[in-house]
Amino acid sequence: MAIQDRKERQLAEREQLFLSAAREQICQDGLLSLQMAKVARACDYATGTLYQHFASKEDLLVAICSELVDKRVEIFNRLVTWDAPTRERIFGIAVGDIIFAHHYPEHFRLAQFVFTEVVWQAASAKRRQQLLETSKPMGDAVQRIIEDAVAAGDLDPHGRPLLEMTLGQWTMTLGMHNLVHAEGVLELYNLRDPYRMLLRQLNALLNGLGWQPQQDPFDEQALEALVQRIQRNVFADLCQDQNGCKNL
Amino acid sequence: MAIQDRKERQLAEREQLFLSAAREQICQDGLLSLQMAKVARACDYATGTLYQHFASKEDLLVAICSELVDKRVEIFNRLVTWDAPTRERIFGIAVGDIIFAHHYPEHFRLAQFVFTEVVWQAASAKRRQQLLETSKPMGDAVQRIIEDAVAAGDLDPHGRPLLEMTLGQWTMTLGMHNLVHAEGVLELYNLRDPYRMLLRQLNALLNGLGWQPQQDPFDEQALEALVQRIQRNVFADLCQDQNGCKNL
DNA sequence: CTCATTTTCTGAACCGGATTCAGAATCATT
DNA sequence: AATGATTCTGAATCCGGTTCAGAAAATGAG
Repeated sequence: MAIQDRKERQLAEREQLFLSAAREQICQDGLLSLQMAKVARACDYATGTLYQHFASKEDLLVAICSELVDKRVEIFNRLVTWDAPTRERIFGIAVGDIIFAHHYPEHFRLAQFVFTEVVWQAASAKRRQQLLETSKPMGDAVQRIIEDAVAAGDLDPHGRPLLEMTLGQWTMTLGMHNLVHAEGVLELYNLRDPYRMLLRQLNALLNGLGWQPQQDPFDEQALEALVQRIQRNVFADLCQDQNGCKNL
Repeated sequence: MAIQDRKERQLAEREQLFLSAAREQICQDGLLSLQMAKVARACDYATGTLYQHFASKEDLLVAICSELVDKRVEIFNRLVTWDAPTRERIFGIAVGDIIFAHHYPEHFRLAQFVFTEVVWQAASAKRRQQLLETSKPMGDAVQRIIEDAVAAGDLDPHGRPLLEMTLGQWTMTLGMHNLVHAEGVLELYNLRDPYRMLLRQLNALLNGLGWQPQQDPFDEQALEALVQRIQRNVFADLCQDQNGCKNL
């Protein structure tokens, strides 16, 4: 029945409306001042209507996070299909995450929050399972890169799994993003170029993976060139506007 | 006047009482279910009394965090005065953090939370400054190790600053700790020995610092031996009890 | 020891924000 | 147009942090 379709469409639209209003509020005033009533009001609906879409505030946050994971998966997949030497593709994952962090700052901050015990604990077992499931595609993407590399013969199949690199990279990116957004920290540590520093560290991580034959880490110049190349070839659409990847 | 002294002592004692009750509640039921009234009740005081010590819940959390930073500084300092080759001492910082995470899990989780935007944003500018100041001694400790290393001629004075390693190590440890405490994550990624993995990654980081002459990373065996040695020589007092460093 | 004064403690009251739900409004169908 | 089903509404409820007027305890002078 067509009517049913329309209703579903409207429902989905409104859900998006709520989600983006919530995101906007988070960007604007921070996670702390996100209020259900405000979100509803911003969309010209009553509080109760919002609660028909999301059973709780936590639920809303988790929904935003799911979007986040989807976007991140999309970014991962670009690297998987990118035609380049394996090491560069792997490094690209890290660069992708940084670009992602630039483009969806509220998402990244939220991920930090949601995967932190605070929300994690609040979430029901079922919800947790859901969140974990969502990240499966990301693992698959990484798996595919591993297989390619082993097939190409330039990664030791018995070496330390690439997964370690990925997790390490992820935690470091989250952590760095955290530092960048904590007012005063960069100054205290006199960190002028946090993302560059992150890249250098990732370079060290990458190099420990067990390449065959063993390879030197990228030097500063190679690193710079690589980042440029990745931005141009893989994330061209994201990196054109002025608030894009400038500080990268 | 002696009476004044006694009063101050009692005040300090009660403050400790409140702090440890709060810590216990956090350990028990998580950060989310920490309630001011419960903390007060657990100590047989009324809510208002608790508020004479801490102006707000946030204030209480920050106080717990300050303790945390002190403890961490203490751990750092052990490494600074430990007599061992520079590389081992630096690696020791990482091991120290992991041991610290084992021994004060609630502290570490809290640090994650406090330095996260959520609390950070809520804290007043003055409070933020305070928190940052507290971490100064830690930076000093690291600085001293750098100087020792450069003086001993085994670290390139123009190389990448050790600080980078420290920050990277910190963010990774926080992140890993996070993963370890997020139910289901370890299983999903089939991570059997997360802290070992962390150490391997830190090893890679450490190796990128610019040693003179260039050195190979520790291999698995050397790593294991090193961890044992650090536990025995530097953290003997922390590592004896049964719930100590077992899973390290 | 008693009383006045100061200090400390108490918990009921207040307040903001998440959540609920009884009724109002809208929609679909006959 | 009437009726029943669905959706929307926002006032009411609940919960937990915070406050503050008064109760209780401590102090010190007489």
